Amino acid sequence: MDNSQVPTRQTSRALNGLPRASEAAASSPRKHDPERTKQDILKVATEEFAAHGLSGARVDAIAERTRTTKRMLYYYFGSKEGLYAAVLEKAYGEIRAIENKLKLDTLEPETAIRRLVEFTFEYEDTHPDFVRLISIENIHNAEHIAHSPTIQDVNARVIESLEGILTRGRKLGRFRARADAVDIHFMISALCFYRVSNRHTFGTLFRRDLAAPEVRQRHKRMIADTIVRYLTAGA
Amino acid sequence: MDNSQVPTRQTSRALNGLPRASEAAASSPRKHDPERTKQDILKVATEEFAAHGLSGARVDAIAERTRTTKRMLYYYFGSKEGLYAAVLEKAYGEIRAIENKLKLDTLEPETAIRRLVEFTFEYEDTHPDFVRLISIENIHNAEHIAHSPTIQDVNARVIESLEGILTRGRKLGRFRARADAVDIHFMISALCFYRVSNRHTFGTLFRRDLAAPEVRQRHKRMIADTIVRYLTAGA
Amino acid sequence: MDNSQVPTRQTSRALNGLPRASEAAASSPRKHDPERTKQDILKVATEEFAAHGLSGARVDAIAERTRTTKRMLYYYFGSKEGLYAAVLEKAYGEIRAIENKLKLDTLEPETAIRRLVEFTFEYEDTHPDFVRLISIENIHNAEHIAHSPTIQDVNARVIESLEGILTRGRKLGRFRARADAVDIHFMISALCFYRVSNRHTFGTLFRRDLAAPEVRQRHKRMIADTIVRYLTAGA
Amino acid sequence: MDNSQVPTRQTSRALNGLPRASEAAASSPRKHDPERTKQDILKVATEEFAAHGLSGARVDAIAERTRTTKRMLYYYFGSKEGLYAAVLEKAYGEIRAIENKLKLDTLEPETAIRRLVEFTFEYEDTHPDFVRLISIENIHNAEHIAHSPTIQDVNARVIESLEGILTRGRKLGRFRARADAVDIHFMISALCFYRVSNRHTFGTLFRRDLAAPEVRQRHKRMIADTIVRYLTAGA
DNA sequence: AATGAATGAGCTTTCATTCAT
DNA sequence: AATGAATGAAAGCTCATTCAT
Repeated sequence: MDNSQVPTRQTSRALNGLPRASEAAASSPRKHDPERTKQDILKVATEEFAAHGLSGARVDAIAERTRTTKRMLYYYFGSKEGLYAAVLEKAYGEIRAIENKLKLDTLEPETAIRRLVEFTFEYEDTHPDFVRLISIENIHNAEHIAHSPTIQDVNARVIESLEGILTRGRKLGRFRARADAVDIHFMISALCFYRVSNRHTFGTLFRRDLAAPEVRQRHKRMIADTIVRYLTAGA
Repeated sequence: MDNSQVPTRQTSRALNGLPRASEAAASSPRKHDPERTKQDILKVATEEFAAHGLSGARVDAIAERTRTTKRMLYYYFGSKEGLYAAVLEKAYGEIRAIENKLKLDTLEPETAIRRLVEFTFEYEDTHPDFVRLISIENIHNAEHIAHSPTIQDVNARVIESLEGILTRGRKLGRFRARADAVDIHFMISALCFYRVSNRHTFGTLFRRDLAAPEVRQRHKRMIADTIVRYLTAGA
Repeated sequence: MDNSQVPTRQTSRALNGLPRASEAAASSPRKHDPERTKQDILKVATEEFAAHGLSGARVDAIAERTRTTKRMLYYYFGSKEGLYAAVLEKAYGEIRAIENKLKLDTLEPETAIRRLVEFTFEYEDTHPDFVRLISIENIHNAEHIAHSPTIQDVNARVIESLEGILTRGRKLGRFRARADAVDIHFMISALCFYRVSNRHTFGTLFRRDLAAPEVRQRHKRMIADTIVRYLTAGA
Repeated sequence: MDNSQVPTRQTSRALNGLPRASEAAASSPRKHDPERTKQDILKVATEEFAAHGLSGARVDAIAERTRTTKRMLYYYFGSKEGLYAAVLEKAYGEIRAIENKLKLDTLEPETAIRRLVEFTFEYEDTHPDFVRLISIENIHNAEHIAHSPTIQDVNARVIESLEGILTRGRKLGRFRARADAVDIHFMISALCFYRVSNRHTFGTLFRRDLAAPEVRQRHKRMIADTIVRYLTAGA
């Protein structure tokens, strides 16, 4: 998705596994490594689709930035839409993979909420391409994720997790009785997502750079406060 | 989107031409009514751009649904991007026109906030094309609104208005000291906008229809509560 | 269709109408002459489709041999199939145009039959592309002519004409009572068509060149004799 | 098309390989049965080439309907054209195999002619794919059968046979002196072949279904009558 | 001021085939 | 002998735009 700090799979493998300088090295699984090629295509495609949208992205442009050819892209993904769907699937898979490691059930309810907000905030703020892809998918009426069962159940987890926190908070008398997990998730998402998705129009219209460090810090706290206050207010 | 009175860039030119009453006023089923034709094009273009995005919309498709030809579209708007920019300008103009009539300064601070939230909520909920256009413009890094001074100052108003409310609230000891107008506007916008912009992915992933009447009502109150509680909490 | 002796429309016009050597000559309907361009495309397309079949013909190849571009081909004919259908329509139109001038009703029945056989024989023998196009269309189950009403009624004429001859022959006691016009047309067609359509396999398998002058003469007479004898035998 | 006993070019190779009884004869649901696989491919290929022509047929489509993969098709037949040539060879082989069993030399001349006409008529009427393949091969200028010696001598037989009948007829004073065997074969072929090859255009243009039982019967007799009358007329 | 006709450039996809074991 | 994976080349078509009056 966003390539800032995480070394991509192929880079690490190339660096670690094959110290021999010669590219034409003999018996190594280099030339035909479907998985590697697919990941390469997906990475480039993610950037192109995020940058220009589904219709705006060019298959030629994606292929050119790849180590393979346009033909391979069709070989592996069938069509431009198939590739786009694969990109979405991968993007959702990545956020889930991290989300699952949060161990929110071990924390105190309020802390857990703050932790979840902070994670969401950080992830979306540092993965603008993920946010853009979701905006794009909404322009296309979520037709592609609708056909991907993988994506569907990936997201069930976060609701279960949040439900656990709210229940504990309620039992401890810390949270208001009627807060609904999906609604709370909606608010957290909305506040974190919009910061990134609407960064450009917001920045232009109100001359405020939402990516600026001080705004970032203030907003992260503000959002967490907002959610927590909403949850605790009636309690 | 409703095209009532907002002057577009081209309008001024058309206005200058109007004095020649003869051709313009007389015959009822006027064959050449530039303003009418332009509004017709804009209406169709709004729908097409909102539906398919900037790259996804087809000039041919827009022209076909119009009373004129593709050629006229270029005659009046210069290019596909020019037309898209005009569509954005008109869309922003419309929301401002209504926003300006809210008279929030006559209301009690808390009521004014609730009123503003409700207006934003209602407008975005009932104008999904407006929301989609802004999402699309963000995908294109807000490059088009950046070049439209009209759009820029349109939005300054809402901040001034909000600033007034917050100041009054602060003076009356109702609102916390440090609440910033742009930040508050950001939160209101985020919560109302995301409901519409991300309706499809949200609906698909969490099987909850954000457009359903009962969800609408709950969310409208929840968002207003959230904002008010955040503002009043520290006071 | 077959370009041996008939000067094509554009050639003659160019030779006669525009003696001025300069191609950039001022005010003449040269550069944008849709009809001329269309005929140019049709001529080339006829040759390419006849040579390689519907699937075998290449749009690029057709365009290259044309004074215009591939784009224009789509502009005028919509699709490769549309162009192919137009080619068929033109081909059928040409044979009909000549057939209508035969004035068979003025001749004695037997002479009329011989005249019709000879015309069919000569036309198909000198227009192998017409024959090939019809073979090709049969491979495609006549799907394209089925959708062209023009082609349909073009061919009704020959049957009417033949019916007239047969009726007269019957009344004069020259032809057998029960000969059916469509059946007779079928036999004439079959014998003349197959000579051209199956020329290559026949030539290869039996080492006989059906296009050779002496075979041509013998076959022309043989076919006429065959038909006439069949018609007169029972009389 | 029925693949009973005709040896194809590849068969000889397969025959040489067979002596190794072990692998070949034993296990019933044999995984590797080259001959069976080849016949399977040929059957499917015959249908696809007959249906869509040489250029129109798709290697992928053929492979998909086969028990093997596309790769095997290349393994056994070298190329699309190689497969097409093998299909033609098989098709011609089949009609010859039957033709050779007719024993026309035992019949009275006129009866022999009628028998030959009827056989040709029946075979082509019931094997439209054979007829289509020959039409297709003619579109390709018979380039493929030209390179197949097998096909060449296959067809010599029918001429010899016909020559025998004509000679006997002549000697008995039943047939005209100068009738040429190849010419007579041409007429029989033309009338029987065209009924099938041009069935679609003919049916569309003259609204007559040449495959209808009553037309079939009438035409079979008409063609036999026509040929016989032509042969006996001058005698 | 208004427009019908024409178009260059580039799009996504598919084709038969070969690589590499 | 047999095969799964990979592919270069080109195909048909569509895009936003401009020409020419």
